[in-house]
Amino acid sequence: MATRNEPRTEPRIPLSRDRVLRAAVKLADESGIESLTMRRLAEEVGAEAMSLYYHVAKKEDVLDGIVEVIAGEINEAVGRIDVPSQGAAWKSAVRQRVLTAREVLLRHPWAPRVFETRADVSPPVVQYFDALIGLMRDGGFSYDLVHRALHALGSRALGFTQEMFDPGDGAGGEESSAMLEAMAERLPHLVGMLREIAHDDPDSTLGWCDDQTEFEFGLDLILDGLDGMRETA
Amino acid sequence: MATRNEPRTEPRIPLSRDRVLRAAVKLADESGIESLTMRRLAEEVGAEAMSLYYHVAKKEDVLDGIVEVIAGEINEAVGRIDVPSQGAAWKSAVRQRVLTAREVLLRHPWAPRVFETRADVSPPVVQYFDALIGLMRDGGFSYDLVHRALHALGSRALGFTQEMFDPGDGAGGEESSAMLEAMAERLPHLVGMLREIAHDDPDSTLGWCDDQTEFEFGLDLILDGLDGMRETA
DNA sequence: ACCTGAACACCGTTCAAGT
DNA sequence: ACCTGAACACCGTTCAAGT
Repeated sequence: MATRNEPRTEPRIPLSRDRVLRAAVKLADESGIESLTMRRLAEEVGAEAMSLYYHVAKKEDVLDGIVEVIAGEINEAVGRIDVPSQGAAWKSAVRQRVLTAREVLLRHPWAPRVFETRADVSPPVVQYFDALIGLMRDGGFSYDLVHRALHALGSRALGFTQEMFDPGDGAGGEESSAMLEAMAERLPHLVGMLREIAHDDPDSTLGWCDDQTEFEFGLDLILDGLDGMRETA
Repeated sequence: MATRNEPRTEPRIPLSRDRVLRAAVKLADESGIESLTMRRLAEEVGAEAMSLYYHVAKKEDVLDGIVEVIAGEINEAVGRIDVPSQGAAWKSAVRQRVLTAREVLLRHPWAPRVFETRADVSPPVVQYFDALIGLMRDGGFSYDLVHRALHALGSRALGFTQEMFDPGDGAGGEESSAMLEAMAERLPHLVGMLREIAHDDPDSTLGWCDDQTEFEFGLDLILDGLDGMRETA
C-alpha cells in the first residue's frame, strides 16, 4: 500500500509514550545522555518538541521512563537465568544475576548516571530487587541481613560502580611516565602503585584497570563476606 | 574608613577564583546544586555573570573547583588524625579516615553527585588517596592488592555511597503499610523484608535506613575482607 | 587588569490554537 | 484525541567595549 516516492521519513506510526522512550534510549546510546534534549528527541521521532508533552509530563518523566526501559531489559535478561539458589548456591545465583545486569548496562554507558539521579525506584527496579532478596532468602539470610546486604552492595547489585579514578584520559602513553616521576615526591605511595601496575601490564600504558576484573573482585569480596554471616542451619 | 550609609552591599573585596568558588559552595549548601547557575553565582558575589569568566574558564571549571574546595576540607580534617597504622592497625586507621571524610561530606550533601561527574581526579583527591594507599602499605598490602582495594571501596573510600533505594519519599506513614499489603503478591520478598524491618523499628515508619549504620556495615565488610588478604608476614 | 552590556544560541515549558 | 506555532523565562557563553 505504501506509495513509492514521498519524502520517506516515517510519519506513519503515531507518537506514544513508549515510542518516545525508545527513541530517547536510542538517542542516548548513539549521542550520549547530554544530547538528550526535548528538541532533539522530538526531531528523532519526527515531531515538534511540544508534541512530546502530550505523551510525557516533562523531561524528568522521560528520564524516569528510560530507566524503566533499561531496567526492563535487565529483568528480561536476568529472567532467562535458571540456576539453583538453595543454601550455598545463593552466592553464584546472585553473582550471575548481577553480572548479567552488568552486561546490559555496559550497552548503555549513560544509564548508571541516570539511575543514580532518580528520586524514586521504578517498578522494574523494585522487581529486580525483589528477586534478588528471594535468592538471599534461599541462602538462609535473615531479612535483617538481606537489608544490610543490599546497602553494602549498593549500585553494585545492579551491576555498576561509580569509579572515583578513571585514568583513561590523562594517563595515556609516554608523557605519563615522566609525569609520574615528577609526582613521586609529593605522592610516593600512589606513584609506587602506578609504577608497579604499569610494570605488570606494560602494553596497557596505564590503562591500568580491567573494569570487569575489578568489578568482580569487589563483588566477590562482598558476597564472600556476606556468605560468612548467613545462618547455615 | 567605611562611609556609613551607602547601599552596603559588599563591593569591597575584589573578585577572585577563590572567592567565586567559596561563593559557589555556599550557594550549593544553602540552595542546592541545581540552583548553582552562573547568573545566580554572580549575584551571590555582587557582580555580573560575565565577570565570572575572568576568573573561571566555564561552568565545568566551577564544578571542578568546588570539588577541590571540598576535597581540601576533607584533607584538612583527615590531616588532624594521628593514629598508628602499622600491621593490624591499618584497618582502624583507614576506617577512621573514611568516616572523617564522610563527616565532611554530610555537611555538603550535593558534593557526592558532583564528585562523580568529574572526569579527572583533582589534586587534593589524589592527595587523599595517596595517604590512604600509604596506610594500606603499612598494613602489609601489596600494591596489587591496594589497587584492587581501591576499586572495591570505590566512592566509599571518600565517605559516600550512592544509595539505590531512598525510601524517604513515598514511604511515609499509614498509607505505606496499606500499599505494602497491596504489593505483597507481586513482591513477596521485598514486602517480607520491609514488614520485618518496620516491625523492628516501629517509630521510624519505614525510614528504615540508618545511613550511618549501613555505611559502616558495608565499609567494615570490605575492610575485613581485605584484611584477610594482606600479607601478615 | 578587571569588569560589563548587549547579544546569540539553546534550553524546558505554557498556552491558545489548529485538525 | 492528538499535534503545533508562537512566546516566555532562563540557561551558558562570546565579544566588543568600558574603566
